[in-house]
Amino acid sequence: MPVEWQPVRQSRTHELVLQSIEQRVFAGELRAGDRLPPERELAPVLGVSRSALREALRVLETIGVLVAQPGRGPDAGARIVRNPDDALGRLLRLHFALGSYSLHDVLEARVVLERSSFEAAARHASKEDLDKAEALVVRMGEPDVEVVEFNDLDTRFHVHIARSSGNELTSTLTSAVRESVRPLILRALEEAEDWPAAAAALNAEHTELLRLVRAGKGAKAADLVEQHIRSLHGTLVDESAERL
Amino acid sequence: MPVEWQPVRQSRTHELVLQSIEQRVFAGELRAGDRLPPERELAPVLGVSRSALREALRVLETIGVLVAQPGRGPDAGARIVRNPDDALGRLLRLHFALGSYSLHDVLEARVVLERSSFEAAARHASKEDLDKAEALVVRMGEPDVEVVEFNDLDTRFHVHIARSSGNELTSTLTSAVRESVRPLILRALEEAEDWPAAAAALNAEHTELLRLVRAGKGAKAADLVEQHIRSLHGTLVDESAERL
DNA sequence: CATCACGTATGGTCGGACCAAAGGCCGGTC
DNA sequence: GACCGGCCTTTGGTCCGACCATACGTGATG
Repeated sequence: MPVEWQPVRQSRTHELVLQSIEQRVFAGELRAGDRLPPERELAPVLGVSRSALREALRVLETIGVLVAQPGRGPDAGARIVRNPDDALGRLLRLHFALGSYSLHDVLEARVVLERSSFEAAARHASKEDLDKAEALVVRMGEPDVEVVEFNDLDTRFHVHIARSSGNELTSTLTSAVRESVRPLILRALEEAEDWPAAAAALNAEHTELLRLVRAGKGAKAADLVEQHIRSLHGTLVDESAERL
Repeated sequence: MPVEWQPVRQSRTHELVLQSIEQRVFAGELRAGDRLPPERELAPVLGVSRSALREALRVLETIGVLVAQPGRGPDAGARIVRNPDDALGRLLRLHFALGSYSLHDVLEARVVLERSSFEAAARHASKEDLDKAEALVVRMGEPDVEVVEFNDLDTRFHVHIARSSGNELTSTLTSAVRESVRPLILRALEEAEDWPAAAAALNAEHTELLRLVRAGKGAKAADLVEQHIRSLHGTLVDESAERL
């Protein structure tokens, strides 16, 4: 059986450093909140230069498991954290821009994720969460809301519902996927012929979605959010076609 | 309305460099396959040191939009690529290890994503894709397959079906999510009381899944894969509980 | 006891040097 | 003229040492 050969490509000390730190994470020796030794101490211990170590730390920082602050005191230094959202958002945004994913792919992913989010939210969301979502919807319904703010509020509404579903992973994915098409949606909204009417129509769906979630009607909410997303993305397809 | 204040935290030149390169990507000026100027040329153009530039490049490399090779010729230098899978896998693996996501979250995400994958695969998968998936199932059915290889084949089977669904995004997410729990599943399989029987039972489901996909019965396949995943994860929950 | 200036630890940046790999170039050889 | 081998150049990878910016500690000072 011809198992395909893999390029070995070892070396690159910063990757070895990375493996070393990752192992500590996988082994549970490094946990969220822990601090790493100062770069000037850790580098010689690992037997690498400070530059190589720093590149490894930068990698960890970009995937949202580490933050670094200069200065002194308990908040200074490199600390292990859990912040996957920014990292995932940036990743998907860039790859979407590079054409790794088509608009259709993003649409389907949003439908799948948000159906799940709304269904779970109908079961698990707390009253506080729903009240906060309500505030977003109310604000979106005010007539003086411009496109940019509407887009921002819409994003926050969908992400907030996902968060309140109780599933960190799907809500992170939902957020990242929604963020990846934010500029596209913004452009589409800006080109709407009758903006106030379009906003009102979109927000009527938000109101109904929230009502269904409050009533615990997860299945109905899932169906409606699917239709909600598909109709919005329907106006985007033409936009993206011109990129080809 | 009290819009929450965001920490401004500017500076950090490597982030500015990052923004500069990202802008070129978003503007479509940098596309997959393009080469960046050599570090020694680009750094002074951007007005930063080579170190700062390199840290920015390292970030791009870790999110899978850039690869760098030393040497000379058309393949050398820093090139824009589209390889989100490794990046996403590493990200989810680390965050899962750090406890950003519970096993329950991963389970639900897998169910949602793979339901969609199998449903789409029943509609779109080519015969070649299904034949390759079949080969994986056949190999998994042979009696001499050990746990490690089985786990590997199982991963590849699920990912392959996702790939053949025609949706790059959901297949990437499926792959990454499946990878994030690979060590856990491996441990669970290793502790199975009657390994040959367990393997046979799991693989019987694979066979049936593939049959349903071939027959175009997407809905049935989705239901079965949900049950397939839930039952397997059911054996994992006990495992992860001991981590608490 | 409060205040303020200085010291110090920490990450961030910079410049220069050298190493390793790999294609290209040039000369030699047949 | 074609082939082959060694040197050269380009390019990323690494290392070192220095300095900067920041923010907390600390101790002098009123």
